[in-house]
Amino acid sequence: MLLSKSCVYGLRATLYLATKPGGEFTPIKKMSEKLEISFHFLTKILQQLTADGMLESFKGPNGGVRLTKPGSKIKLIDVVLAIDGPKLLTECALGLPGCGLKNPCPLHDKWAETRDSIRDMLQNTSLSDLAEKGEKENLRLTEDGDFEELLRN
Amino acid sequence: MLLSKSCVYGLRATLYLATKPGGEFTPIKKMSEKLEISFHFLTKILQQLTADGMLESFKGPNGGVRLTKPGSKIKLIDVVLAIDGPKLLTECALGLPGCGLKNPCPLHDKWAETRDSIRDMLQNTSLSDLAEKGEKENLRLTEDGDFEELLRN
DNA sequence: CTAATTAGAGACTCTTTTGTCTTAAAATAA
DNA sequence: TTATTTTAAGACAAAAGAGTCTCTAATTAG
Ligand code: FES
Ligand code: FES
Repeated sequence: MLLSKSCVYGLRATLYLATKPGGEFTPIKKMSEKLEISFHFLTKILQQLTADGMLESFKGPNGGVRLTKPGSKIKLIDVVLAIDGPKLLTECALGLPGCGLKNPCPLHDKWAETRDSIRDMLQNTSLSDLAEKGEKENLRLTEDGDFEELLRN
Repeated sequence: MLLSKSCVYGLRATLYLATKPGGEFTPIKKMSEKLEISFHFLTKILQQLTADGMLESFKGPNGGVRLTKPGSKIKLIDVVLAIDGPKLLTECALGLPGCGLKNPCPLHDKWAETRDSIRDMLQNTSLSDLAEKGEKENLRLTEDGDFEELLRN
């Protein structure tokens, strides 16, 4: 799999937060229900993003989490790096240590090219891009749901 | 990680076999030493490829495994599909079931594009392509080795 | 102040992946 | 035939990933 489950959950969660006005905190409990992700597991993942500075949290009634920057400023790559780390974009496709031009494997050139296209996609796509597209086309962020349902309430 | 460890080992092993003349069997023990992969683990992986029909095996002295087709006819995608299955090329980037045009997620279009470039790379590269490149440029298939060393003996 | 609500932290379990080991079966060589 | 070499098969263990649960700390509402 390209991205870990944690990373995918993190993406869906931050994408959901990107649909919210900046000021308000969204409780993780609500997010976990909307996104159909285990509450405790999602909590752990969002804690990483909070520690990373991408989210800020607030305890108590009316508490929750929110993005620290507008969704247009957060690229998918930021979430991926915060959760899965840089391995996807730095490791040798054949698993050899020290991928790079000094000591390449036979697949290096082709993999470097492919990897660049993955990186470009993640770098050129912001949370807002996806949120807007999702809203405009009423796309899903869960197995059966749609965007309208996600935004309701 | 893009490919599982098993898959990467399978690629390195078949790539090594592609450097051999077609007729002869190479013992897995020797491959495991050349490639610095655990013998028993490599055996299990190559058994999958044998079951899949990509390799044939022969027991006893002078036994081993060999490719059933010339390396120029085996594409990387064949090895990947045999070991990791089609998930990489069919699954939703956000982990939702049933990736496809009928019910896409907001990332679908961009991911489909990126996925195509991964698939194209795997489909357009044969074991021989890599073996020839490796030999010409004396590249490595292990942490510290080089191709010349691989071919010796 | 007290009760309720929320995130934080960490122990714990379950599953999958990765890796090891032992025994059996096939083939050869002497 | 007997010993040796090799793959086949499968049990087993270790590590990593995924998911659950409990308790604590902060904050607010009443
Ligand atoms: S060294 Fe293998 S992909 Fe770079
Ligand atoms: S539905 Fe998500 S990538 Fe296709």
